[in-house]
Amino acid sequence: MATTSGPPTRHPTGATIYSVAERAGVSIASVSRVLQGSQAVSEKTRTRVLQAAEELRYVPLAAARSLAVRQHEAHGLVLPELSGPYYSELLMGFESRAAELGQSVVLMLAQGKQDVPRAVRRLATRVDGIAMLGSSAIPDETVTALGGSKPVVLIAGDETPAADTVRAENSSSAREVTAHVIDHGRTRLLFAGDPSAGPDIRDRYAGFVAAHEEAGRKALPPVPVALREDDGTALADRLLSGELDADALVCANDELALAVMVRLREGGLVVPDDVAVVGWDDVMTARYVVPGLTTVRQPVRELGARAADLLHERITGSAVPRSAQVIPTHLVIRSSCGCAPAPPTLPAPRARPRRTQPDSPSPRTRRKRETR
Amino acid sequence: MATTSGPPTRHPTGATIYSVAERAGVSIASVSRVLQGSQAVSEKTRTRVLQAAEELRYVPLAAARSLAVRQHEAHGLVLPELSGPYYSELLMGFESRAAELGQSVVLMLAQGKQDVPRAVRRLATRVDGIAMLGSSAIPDETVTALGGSKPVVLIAGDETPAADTVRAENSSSAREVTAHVIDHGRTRLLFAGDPSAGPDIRDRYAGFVAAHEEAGRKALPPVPVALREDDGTALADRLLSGELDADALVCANDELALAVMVRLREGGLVVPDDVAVVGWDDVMTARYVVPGLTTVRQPVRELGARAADLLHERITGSAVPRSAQVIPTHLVIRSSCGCAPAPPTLPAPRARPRRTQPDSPSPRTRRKRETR
DNA sequence: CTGTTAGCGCCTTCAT
DNA sequence: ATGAAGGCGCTAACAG
Repeated sequence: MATTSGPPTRHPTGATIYSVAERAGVSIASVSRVLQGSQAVSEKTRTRVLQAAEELRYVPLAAARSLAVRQHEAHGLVLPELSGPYYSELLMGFESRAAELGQSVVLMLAQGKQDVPRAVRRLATRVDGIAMLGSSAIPDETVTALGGSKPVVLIAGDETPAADTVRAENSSSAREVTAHVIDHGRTRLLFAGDPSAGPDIRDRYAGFVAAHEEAGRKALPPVPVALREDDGTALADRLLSGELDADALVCANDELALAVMVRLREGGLVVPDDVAVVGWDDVMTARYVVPGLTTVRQPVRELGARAADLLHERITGSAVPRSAQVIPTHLVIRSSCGCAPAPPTLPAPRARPRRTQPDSPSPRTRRKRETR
Repeated sequence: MATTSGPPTRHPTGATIYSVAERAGVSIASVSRVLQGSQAVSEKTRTRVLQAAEELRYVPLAAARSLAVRQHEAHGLVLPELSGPYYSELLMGFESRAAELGQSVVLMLAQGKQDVPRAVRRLATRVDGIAMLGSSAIPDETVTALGGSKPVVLIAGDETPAADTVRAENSSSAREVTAHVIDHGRTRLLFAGDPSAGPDIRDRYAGFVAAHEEAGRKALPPVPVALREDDGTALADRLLSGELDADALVCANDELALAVMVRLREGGLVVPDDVAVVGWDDVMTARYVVPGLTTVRQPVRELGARAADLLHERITGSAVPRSAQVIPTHLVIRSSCGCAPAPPTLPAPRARPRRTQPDSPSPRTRRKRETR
């Protein structure tokens, strides 16, 4: 640990609007006006103020402004954690939109906090409203209590009268992947994921069941596992040992699906021939693994943006009706489902960073064939 | 887009310390005392205050407190964006540590902002100090100006008298991977990455050069490409077309390395036989791809935590000396470097979420053999 | 142990 | 176009 010493650089007790006013030879009102651009000011005082502020390295104190305008101009966001692309994308969408709305974002991660409700209350202290993931392990009562004092939007959470809600479409895409797998002739499908873990997975299982009904069959009960790699490995082991039997697995997310695929292969089974596997999220690895993982892509960025929007509407708009918005998803077909792998086409380089783009207005699932 | 209407739920102009005091029949000072636990209070008034606060759904106004205590009790963090595991891990480490220190974190993503310096100034307005990624596209002058008014810590950035600095070890691990590849008998090594893009990559290339010198050879000049999948695909194409020649590639990150591997395979070359490939970061895909990608893992979480720590020290401690901290890394050897793939050992399920753990004190690179 | 009272820095009428 | 002055909600002496 190298340590280069240097001048202890004082961080001066910042200049205030008063010192700026004084130096510029005007009143604080004028300073405020030019800095906020809230009212016409003569060109002369304008430049003098600007220069004084510059020279003094004036940094306004948001706290003082907030107190005066009675607005924090900040949105709170509560996420469980940040591993995997899901939360990151959500956060990017949220931050981006919030910034466009002139709002700062104060982030809180629930994982690791010993007293989450307390942390949330503390957060509520410095923001105008809070968006949180439904599965952030926040007690319902905390949410309700919060909803009573500040606007709250739940992302992928259960509908509640205390908050607005945004979520991605789940059941119909689940129905679609499941039907797709059934079309491949599979008959013993298993759903991996715990429907009681939240509305997302619950709805996915519902779609799984619906697809079976449409095919005149009966869906097997869900295999309630968590969604991490370990759980996938363990699940595969249960398949390999014969404890579980299936010729197709509909996994509630990609991490799970990928871990299952790898372990099955290690155990001597081949995907998709012996057992087809599909997932959810379309993580980067889904494209790299062989065979490519068929999965459902959610417009997570868009989801985050909508959350920020809704929050803002609720904060500013006086009496918007409670809304539960649903955002459409894509089915991404590769070959782990049983489809023949696309020939190596040496495709053009992948598109650059995907900006959030307006999705088709209908919440219907879209479909897309991809190489590899 | 379903819209369930409901009661327009008023968000009352929150209760204040005055209303609570009144309802509890005490002075505002007492309310403050019990809520802050700053001073002894009789059990009687204590409970009365607590109850009044509860009934009124009292949510203190951080802005008012901040103004009074002259502290935001919040750390700012500026990141370029959030794709890939690097930034997320960093953010998790930062948030976690900041929370332990009782600081909120205000996040700003540079990507997509049209006026980043402005956004940073705005951020500076509501936090006690700012940590930012060296490569966040923040003009040097902005950093210096900021450093003049608030504590700033640069993460993986160039050392500057205006800020503290934290970074992961780079050159010696680069020297080590490079030497490892040379030991495999490779002679035409290429470094993929742009050393001018920042100190991280610059140091990695320096290590690459050092390893060559130690082996009594001369390193080829770097191939200055960016670090995304596209760039990797394009790079592989240059190899396939013969424009570039190499039997080993040291890539500045995994995204690049993985894209290269896939494209090379599509083009008929085999990794590592025809060309060895190593990367940096140890992303999830590195374990899933075949052959497993040999790479350098950085304790990114720890990096974020250190940044939060340093920032806090600088904010509270009166005159800490400027420091440039370096955090050690791991070399993770799989088989893309030419090592024989480990036999499928059906290993025990992977360890659960890795909490930040104390690293060995020495900044020396550690080494580790992994299956697959 | 409790109440009173100055500010904290900025915004915003209200006059001028 | 500009200045004066009150107030935003909370903390922290300072008296009692």
